[in-house]
Amino acid sequence: MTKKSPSPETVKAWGRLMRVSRQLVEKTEDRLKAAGLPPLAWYDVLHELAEAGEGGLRPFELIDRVLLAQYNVSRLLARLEADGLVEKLPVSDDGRGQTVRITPSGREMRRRIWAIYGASIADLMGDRLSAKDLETLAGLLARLRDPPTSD
Amino acid sequence: MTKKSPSPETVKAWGRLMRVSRQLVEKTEDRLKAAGLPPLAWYDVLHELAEAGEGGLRPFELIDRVLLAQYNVSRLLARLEADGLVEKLPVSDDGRGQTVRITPSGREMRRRIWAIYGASIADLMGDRLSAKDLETLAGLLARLRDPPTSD
DNA sequence: TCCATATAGATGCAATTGCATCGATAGGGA
DNA sequence: TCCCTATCGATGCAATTGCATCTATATGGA
Repeated sequence: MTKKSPSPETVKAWGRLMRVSRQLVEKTEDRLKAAGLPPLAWYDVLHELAEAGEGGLRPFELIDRVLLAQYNVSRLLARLEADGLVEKLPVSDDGRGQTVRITPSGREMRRRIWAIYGASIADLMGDRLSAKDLETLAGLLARLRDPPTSD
Repeated sequence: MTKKSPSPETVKAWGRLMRVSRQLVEKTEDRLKAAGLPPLAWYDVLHELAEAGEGGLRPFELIDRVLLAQYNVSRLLARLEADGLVEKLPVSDDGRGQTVRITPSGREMRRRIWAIYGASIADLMGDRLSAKDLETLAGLLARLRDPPTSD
């Protein structure tokens, strides 16, 4: 059986993507840490819950949105709840599940994280590429997404 | 004091980059796991050591190349050594340090990982973008790198 | 030479992650 | 109704990571 082998350009682009994405995450996490704020994953969850509004979200709905494993979502939610940033509500029509809703202090935390996170994004990406280049980049990345959606 | 805020296009491109890079890593790690092979980080180290040749590398030289923290490199090398994939040699002119060299079975492991990893790269990236698009992507990513090298 | 400081690498301990599995409810067919 | 299987979410335990610190050697200046 034959093995598929990537072209040199593919390997180069792959390497860049791996390295750059890790650098960007790392730098952003460092800034959050320096500001005494929780990690990016907390923001992701708070963001999704804020978008979802008062209805909240079921934990399993969070899984695909934040790209975390089920057990990680379960435990992250436990930490967020312990910190009073989200609340869990029993859901009437499914005795197994629950609905998770962001609290006011969760919204406040989200704002505080965004102050740093947004600045980091602007700094590391917005300041380095033109609007046109950003569109190009987003378009190319879209073609690598899991469900090869057109968008 | 004013907070810098990213443009919508910046946020969109950032989101794509975060999500896509994580998906690609995850899928690749899954394939390696399914093949009973060690994680990507092992490949990275073995690759750097293979490139370095017989002279090997000092652990601190690996740190920047593989983007791992010092203690992670230290422990990863311990695991690789335990598996006989690398060997540590005392270095004559610096009593604190050591030189790490890849062993034959380390090279063999590198080949085995590449069979899967390379196919994954081809599959997830090479098959989805043209050579021209790959160049464009690599070029855009280059501008986001840490030392904003021109390349 | 002697000391102060810097650098290389390892490690104890706590937190997080991964893996496997569990308990509980849903849902669907016989 | 009664199973059988699928889904939701949690959790015990092992592996890994992060953080702080440690030991040992190097280096440079007094």
